[in-house]
Amino acid sequence: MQNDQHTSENILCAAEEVFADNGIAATSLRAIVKKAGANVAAIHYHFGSKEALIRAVFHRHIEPINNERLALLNALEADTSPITMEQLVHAFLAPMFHYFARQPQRVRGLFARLHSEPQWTRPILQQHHKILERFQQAFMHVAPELSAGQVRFRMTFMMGSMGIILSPNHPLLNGEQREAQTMEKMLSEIIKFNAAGMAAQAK
Amino acid sequence: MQNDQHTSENILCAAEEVFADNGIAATSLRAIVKKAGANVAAIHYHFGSKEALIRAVFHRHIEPINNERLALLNALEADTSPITMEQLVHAFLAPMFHYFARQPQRVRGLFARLHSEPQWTRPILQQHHKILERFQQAFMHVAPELSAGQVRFRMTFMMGSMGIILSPNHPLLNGEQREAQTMEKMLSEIIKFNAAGMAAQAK
DNA sequence: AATTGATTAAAACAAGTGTTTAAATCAATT
DNA sequence: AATTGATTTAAACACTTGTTTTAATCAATT
Repeated sequence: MQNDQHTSENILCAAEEVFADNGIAATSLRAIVKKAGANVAAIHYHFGSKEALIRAVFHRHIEPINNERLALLNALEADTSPITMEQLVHAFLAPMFHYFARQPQRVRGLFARLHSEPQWTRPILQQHHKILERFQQAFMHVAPELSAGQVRFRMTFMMGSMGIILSPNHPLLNGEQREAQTMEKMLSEIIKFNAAGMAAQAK
Repeated sequence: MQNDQHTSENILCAAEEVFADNGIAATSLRAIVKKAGANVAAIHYHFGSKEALIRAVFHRHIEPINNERLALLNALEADTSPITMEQLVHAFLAPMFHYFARQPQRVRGLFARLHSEPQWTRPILQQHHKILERFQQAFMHVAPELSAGQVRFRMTFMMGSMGIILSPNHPLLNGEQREAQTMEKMLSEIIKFNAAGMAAQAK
């Protein structure tokens, strides 16, 4: 018996990089194994299929992010003082940015694909669905004048705003604009924007 | 000589539908011509390549939308009364929704791909780039305390929030939630959200 | 009715796709 | 040293991809 994990780890990292660069749909297994220095069959040996590989690639990153999200939310709710909208948006968004800060760049680009290629990532998003409902409850508690539908909408807007800035090569923000800003600055900007949006009058 | 336009029109409509349903990257030319009742070679005869077809598909819709955007912006600036943030966000977002309202559903799904598959749409987005700078100036005029970079960021957030709700089958909003809301309701919600976000304190 | 030029059609092209098979290789245990 | 079971490899599988070619078809003009 042999527990190398060595090749499968290489494949996961290579897949992250190629997915981030070229997208999931446009990526062939051969492009992955070439970068990983492995054989095509290794993917099916270690993961079973392309789809299962995609699940594995995202899963190991989503798990810790959502755990930190829940930890922050729990901490907020444990405290006696009333929760502010900025705190809640922070609990939802900051874990992504903090996770990206301590991971290789490709992980950020990988996550840009999460919302931009639903074809492939739908089962992944659906799997981590409970956390959205958990935050929805929290948002409705902070902004009780909003209907459930309104909260849901605004959370979706928020995720859209987050998704679009992750993409390392999105045409809307060119390289200079993006890289001039530190991750921390970007985080504070997006929190300000979305906290204001979430708190907008229900009318 | 013959000016049928008939087949190329069929191809454009079929392409819209299949792009909306399955994404651009995942769509083969054969899937398009099958739905259009045409031959594979017809695409290359009428458009030249898959890439050129994609350009043509988007171009005929983007043009009128951006024209209406500019018309609204010009009207606002022509008026003597100071422009409000809601008015400006409305001028930017409403033309898309109004255009979708008078087009077949597939056009909405098609536009969801515009920001979610930059691989294919980058040249298109870059081509219609001037209008973004035009609106950036307007936003900076309405919110003079914001830096150019901040305005750019917030406009990007806004486009992200818009892009994510266009997708007809995005996992975040399930069918009931989406269809329960009329287009007009959705528009007013997203305008409120983004106007508040754009107007958030610069700190 | 014949000719012209635009349009369509079927077939083939070379290259790339995810997946499977069967043999080779490896490290560790007997 | 031989055996075992996990891992890797090269090759082939059947199928799809965008594009090109060549011949057929069409409507209109001569």
